[in-house]
Amino acid sequence: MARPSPMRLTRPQTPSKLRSAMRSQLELTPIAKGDTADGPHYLALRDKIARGIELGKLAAGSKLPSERQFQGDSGAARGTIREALFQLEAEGLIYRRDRSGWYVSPPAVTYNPMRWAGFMTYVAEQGRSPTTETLSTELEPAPPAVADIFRTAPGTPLYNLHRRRSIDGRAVLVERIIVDPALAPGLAEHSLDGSLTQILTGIYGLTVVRNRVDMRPCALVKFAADALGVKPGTPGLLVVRTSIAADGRVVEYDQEYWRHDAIRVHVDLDVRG
Amino acid sequence: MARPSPMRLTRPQTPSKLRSAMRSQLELTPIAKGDTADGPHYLALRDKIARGIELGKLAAGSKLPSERQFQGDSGAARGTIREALFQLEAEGLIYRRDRSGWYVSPPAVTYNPMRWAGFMTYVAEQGRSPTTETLSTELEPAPPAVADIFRTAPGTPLYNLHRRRSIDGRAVLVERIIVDPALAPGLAEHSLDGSLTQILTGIYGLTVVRNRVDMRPCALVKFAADALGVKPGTPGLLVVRTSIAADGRVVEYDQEYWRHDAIRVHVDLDVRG
DNA sequence: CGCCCTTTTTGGTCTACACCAAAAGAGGCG
DNA sequence: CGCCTCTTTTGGTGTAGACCAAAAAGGGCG
Repeated sequence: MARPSPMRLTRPQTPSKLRSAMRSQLELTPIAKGDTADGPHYLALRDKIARGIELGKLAAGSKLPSERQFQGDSGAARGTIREALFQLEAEGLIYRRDRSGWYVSPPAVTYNPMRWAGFMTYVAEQGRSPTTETLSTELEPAPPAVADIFRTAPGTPLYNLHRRRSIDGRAVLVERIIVDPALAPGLAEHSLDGSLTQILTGIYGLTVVRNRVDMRPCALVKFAADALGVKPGTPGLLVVRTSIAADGRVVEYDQEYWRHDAIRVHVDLDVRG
Repeated sequence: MARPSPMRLTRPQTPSKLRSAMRSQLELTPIAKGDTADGPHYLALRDKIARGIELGKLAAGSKLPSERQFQGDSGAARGTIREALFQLEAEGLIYRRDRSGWYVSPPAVTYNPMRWAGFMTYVAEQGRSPTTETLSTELEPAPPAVADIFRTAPGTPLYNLHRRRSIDGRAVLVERIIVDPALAPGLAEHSLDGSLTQILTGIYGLTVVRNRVDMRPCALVKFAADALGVKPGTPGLLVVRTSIAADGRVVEYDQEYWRHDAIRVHVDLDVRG
């Protein structure tokens, strides 16, 4: 785990660039005391950038100066600059595109697991532009854990859809859906780059009467991180949905790995008992 | 942002220590391909430690070797070691106690926002030991945003409870609860180190008929991070609950900041329309 | 035993540098 | 104009070393 270190010069600085200064539409943090304590340097820098975003100097989607640019401006080491950027990334204020740069995050969409309206519907409702890519569609034998969920025999072939969904051109989630061909024969022949919900309801007449949703904050594992173009370990949200029909059969089993800054979950429900 | 750098020697290495090697009870990650690609060094180290935890060489709650110890063992620079540890932290496998060390995370508790059972109840149900500390109880005038939620006039005095809750002695969430004294007069006179739910139901006869829950992954802001003893920016989950009585009045408005590795949300619901 | 004080250990922060691979940009060419 | 190639820029990773403050451990003392 050691490596040689021959001589070499540092790269020159980026020339100054013109940057947009439009309005931002950032959401307010909930009722909480301000946090402007000036402890470590990286937090001070974080505050400075955050202020810039909140004050609208940097529009959603616009590019931040490069790390080396920040370095020249602030005099801090690159490690410190990056620490500040990671902080902002964890807060959902900014995100990065590998070897391209850091960008201001667009607002998150609200997701209501109670409504069985699909991604396409509720993203569009919020004035954003949803797209879906099907990465793969395979008929795979069910491993024991999956067979158990579908109440079928292990080894039964089930559809495995692998999809990536984007909002305004930015990949926000990668999902793996499992559907039983017994309920939706020939599913793979349809275009799955749209609403699966619509196909299952409209074409196969499958009505979902129960929805089971599991959520937990997680780090994006390698396969999800790669598909979303982020570094493995980036915080995310894992949403596992199981849709159940009137006869108790599982219509759809879905694992969604979301970018943590792209989603906000809202549940509104009656309490019984 | 510059600092002087006089001469000084490095500290000596930690002497080797005896470490426990009991069984661990880690949860399985959901159905996903393995991720054992050996790209960067820090990921290789991450895999090594993760394997140790999963194989049960390190029990939940036990202490990992110190960073400098890892350094000596692996020959990598401390920065690289830390990168691997951050990774595991983001995944919820380990956590740190400031200037004390890194520890293996205990399993997360499952939280069901549909049941209006309080923290004390469901944590106990899962065989864990819940505790609550009241950090402050104040009667504060409602700012406009809060007054709007309670459908009252801005400036109306409302109870502001600040509590910290722990599982098996480890602080997992800090919350801020707002209650209208009109519904629960003299609330502050009761011991709030237990179940608030029980007090509101048992003593004040308040029945909750609707629950509105908002969740979103977030970074822990300073006040929450301080209360939980973590670094600001650590990933967390913000859960905002609004409990509504039959007459439509808001019984309780609650903002909970959770450690991301301590919670797992489960919703099971009927779908209408 | 419990309390206080000192020393050691440990993570937290920071600097300075270096090399790499992917992305983006700049030209050249058909 | 589109396609290809070469160069520059940018983040990703890694090393080596240093200082700091909080936590933990140890020791002395009443």
